[in-house]
Amino acid sequence: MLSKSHAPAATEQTIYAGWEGGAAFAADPQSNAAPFTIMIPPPNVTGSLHVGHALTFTVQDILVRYRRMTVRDTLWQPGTDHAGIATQMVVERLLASEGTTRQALGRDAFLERVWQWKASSGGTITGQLRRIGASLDWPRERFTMDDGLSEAVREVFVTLHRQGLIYRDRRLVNWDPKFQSAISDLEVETVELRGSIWKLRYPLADGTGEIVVATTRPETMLGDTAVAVNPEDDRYAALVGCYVILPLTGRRVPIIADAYSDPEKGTGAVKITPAHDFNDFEVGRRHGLAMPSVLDREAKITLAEIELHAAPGLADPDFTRTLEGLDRFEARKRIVAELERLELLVAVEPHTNQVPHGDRSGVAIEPLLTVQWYCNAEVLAKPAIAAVEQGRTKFVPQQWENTFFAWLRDIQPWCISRQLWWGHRIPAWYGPDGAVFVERDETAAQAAADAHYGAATPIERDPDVLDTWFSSALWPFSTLGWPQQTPELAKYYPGDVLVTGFDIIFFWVARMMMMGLHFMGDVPFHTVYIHGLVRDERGQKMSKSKGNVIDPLALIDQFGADALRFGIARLCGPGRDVKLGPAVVETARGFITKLWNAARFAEMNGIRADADFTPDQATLPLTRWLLASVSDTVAEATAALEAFRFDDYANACYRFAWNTYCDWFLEFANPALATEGQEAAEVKRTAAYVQGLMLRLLHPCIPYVTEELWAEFGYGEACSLIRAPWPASFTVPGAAEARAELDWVVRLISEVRAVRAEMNVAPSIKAPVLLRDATPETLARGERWIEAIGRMARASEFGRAPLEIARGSAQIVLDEATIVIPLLGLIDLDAERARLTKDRARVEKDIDTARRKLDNADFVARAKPEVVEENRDRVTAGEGELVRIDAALARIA
RNA sequence: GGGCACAUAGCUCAGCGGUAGAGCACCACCUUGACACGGUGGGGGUCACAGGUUCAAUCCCUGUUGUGCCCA
Repeated sequence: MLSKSHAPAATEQTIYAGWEGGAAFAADPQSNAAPFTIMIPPPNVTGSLHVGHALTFTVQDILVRYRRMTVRDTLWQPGTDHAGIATQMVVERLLASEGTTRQALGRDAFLERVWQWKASSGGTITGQLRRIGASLDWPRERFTMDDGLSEAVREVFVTLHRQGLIYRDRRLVNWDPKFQSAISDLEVETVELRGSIWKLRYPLADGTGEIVVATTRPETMLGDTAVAVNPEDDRYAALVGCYVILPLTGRRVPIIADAYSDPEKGTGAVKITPAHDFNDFEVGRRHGLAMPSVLDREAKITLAEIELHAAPGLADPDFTRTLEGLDRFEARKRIVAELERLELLVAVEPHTNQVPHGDRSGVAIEPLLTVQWYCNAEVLAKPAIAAVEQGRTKFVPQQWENTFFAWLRDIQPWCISRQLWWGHRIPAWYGPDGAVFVERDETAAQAAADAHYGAATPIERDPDVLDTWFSSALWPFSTLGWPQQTPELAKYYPGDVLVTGFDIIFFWVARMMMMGLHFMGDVPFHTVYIHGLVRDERGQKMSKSKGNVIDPLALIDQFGADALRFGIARLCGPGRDVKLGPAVVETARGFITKLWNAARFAEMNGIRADADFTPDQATLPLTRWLLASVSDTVAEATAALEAFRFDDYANACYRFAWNTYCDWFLEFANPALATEGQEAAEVKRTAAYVQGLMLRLLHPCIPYVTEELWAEFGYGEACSLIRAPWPASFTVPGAAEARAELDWVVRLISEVRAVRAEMNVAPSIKAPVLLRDATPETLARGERWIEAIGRMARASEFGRAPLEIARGSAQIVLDEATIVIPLLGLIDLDAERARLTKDRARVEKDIDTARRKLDNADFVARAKPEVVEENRDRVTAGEGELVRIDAALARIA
């Protein structure tokens, strides 16, 4: 027997263990079934489950469970990402708490320590994924630093290098002074900061005057190599080609004309520091300027690359030397003070700066001139763009392809080296003269070096590692065994759907497309489903600092995993953010409870699975109506899933289960359930059949409770629903007649209830429900449902109304008939008159609207015939109703 | 500055050419034999604004305003 209340906490983990233990999630490369593949976006190994994960994995699990039920050979590939910076940070923090550093430990010992950490605390998220019910094929779990995946990384690096698509270059990178590593453009966030703009005098070299430049970063003036003015700017035209003396270094630099200088901004003259600003770098390239760096890897001042000269009226070289090794912000303060003292500071104005910050370190990023490894993304991007243009990969919703195109069409060289220890070490070795040998392993590199030098020569490996996204880009095929040609690779590549948020279209989707096309010759997936972000109930982005973060595990503890999943699914419409709070999950739990209670009711009435029942056996209007309705729901739910409309899917199931099955069917069936006999048997068998369909339909979304009920009712073995076949819609004999009949009964009962409620008639009082002007068919119909009308419409009797109706009756027009409810003394005649008058007005308005259309010749001539017909019907029906209402009014006049 | 969304009931959102819907919240009534995590009924909307297309516009087009996000 089902317990009085549903207790998810008690059963969910057992059921999950049953599935996992029974290999229910396993893909089978040997099977003949068509594959369905979803690659998990690998969560960071440092991560723990947050609501964003709950959304994305609920969606993926719904798709995977649905496809599994459609008898596809389903692979949901699990795994985690080594997350270079994040993981290194975690372990470094650990070391700091022990009073040591990675430098003190040394590279090998540090890496050993990271692996230890991974073994003990890494991947807690994989356990949490089990709690939300994610049906991943766990034995296939991969980690981006696994041997096989590392081999794939080396293979790709070496191949792209040989193809000239990976190369070294010296150019500006986004340098994170905290991590002391290059980071990607995408890992840089622009933060608006209130700062200042300083206007500084730069004296002309010939002593004839000065030019005032505006800058937000005075400390970089040590590395200035020009002053730029706009070529169109008349104010400065005469000065172009002249030289200025830099106030801090005494160096002579030219005034150049370059359109980059905006006459509207600042003074219209801008200092150019090519080694410390991306725009200045371009200006420097155009004009062949020197590019000295004046900040080191910790963003401290270095004077190593510049010369200092004394000049009258300018800073003493001894002052400038005191700046050596100072932090950039401290140096700024001192420089501004010195310039003020020298009266070279014209003005300081408040200014809002756009300052780039590292998204993980949170510190201001410094553009820095370094040698890094780059990948020629432009070449790789072209086939990726073409694949989406040709529809070989589709975005859902489609508008996201704009985001994809926008980035790929304007793609910059991808800096793939990182100055970290944790990650895939770059397979490049250097000879004593700096010659590079890129090989799959050290032996090959040594051999290449020896051949190059003609003698055994010591080589040293590049200390850097690759950007984590480099290995993630290979995920769709490296997880399947590539570069080995495995059966998995042959069967599950390309994948079907990639599910992710829009925020990583650039980071990851685009890169998987590039690498997949380049190395596999095909797109990595046919569909990219982009879901929204999870926000709090008020639509605020969740963040630790705001304190509005919701813990999905706490919601699962409180309401159950099914409730969380169902709540998410109902809100998961296309292109919409999911505003999630406890109330949403609580409501979802209400639905699961309803389902549970309905099942309990069924169980009490001896309903059990009956494998022999088929819909064509139904003979009663009630069972035929229910079956036709559930068949519609099957079609609706299936179409919604095919279209990634998780909201429509969940709501279609919800409406059927609650509003049709519970509210009406179980109410109608109530007496039959308690009795024996042929009709009762059919009702019970139908209930069992329909309940089984509901469980199958709902299983992808609420897997636990459906699986529990599935076994409880004997639809199958424990934990077998997950592999039960997905239902198809079907035809029901006599469905149209059954629908017409039940529809009428529902309307009759609803109308009687409404008028009784409006007249404040207590439910305890029963009153006759009589029909006037009803056809014999309608009367017969009512006779068939006399029990339900009595019980649900609180009718003491049902039948034909006498010609002279009792004074004090309520009257309701229903189709051709008028329902008469004698309620003498219980209703207020004035109120009843008012109610009928209001009704009359509504009907009159309806007729008027339709008639006005029909009076318009253009409408009749040009509108679709069925619309014209519909309006004619509306007038006819309305006029009939009006006559009946008027008659009703006359009777109580 | 460029781009992409969005603006519908108190809230969250569906609908998207043919008389406005759901869930929650609200109000009234009901502890009736699974379910008060329930039942029944009800109130509530010039579908942001202004033009245009059309026989017909919440829906299509243009513009305006407001909001969010992405890129510079």
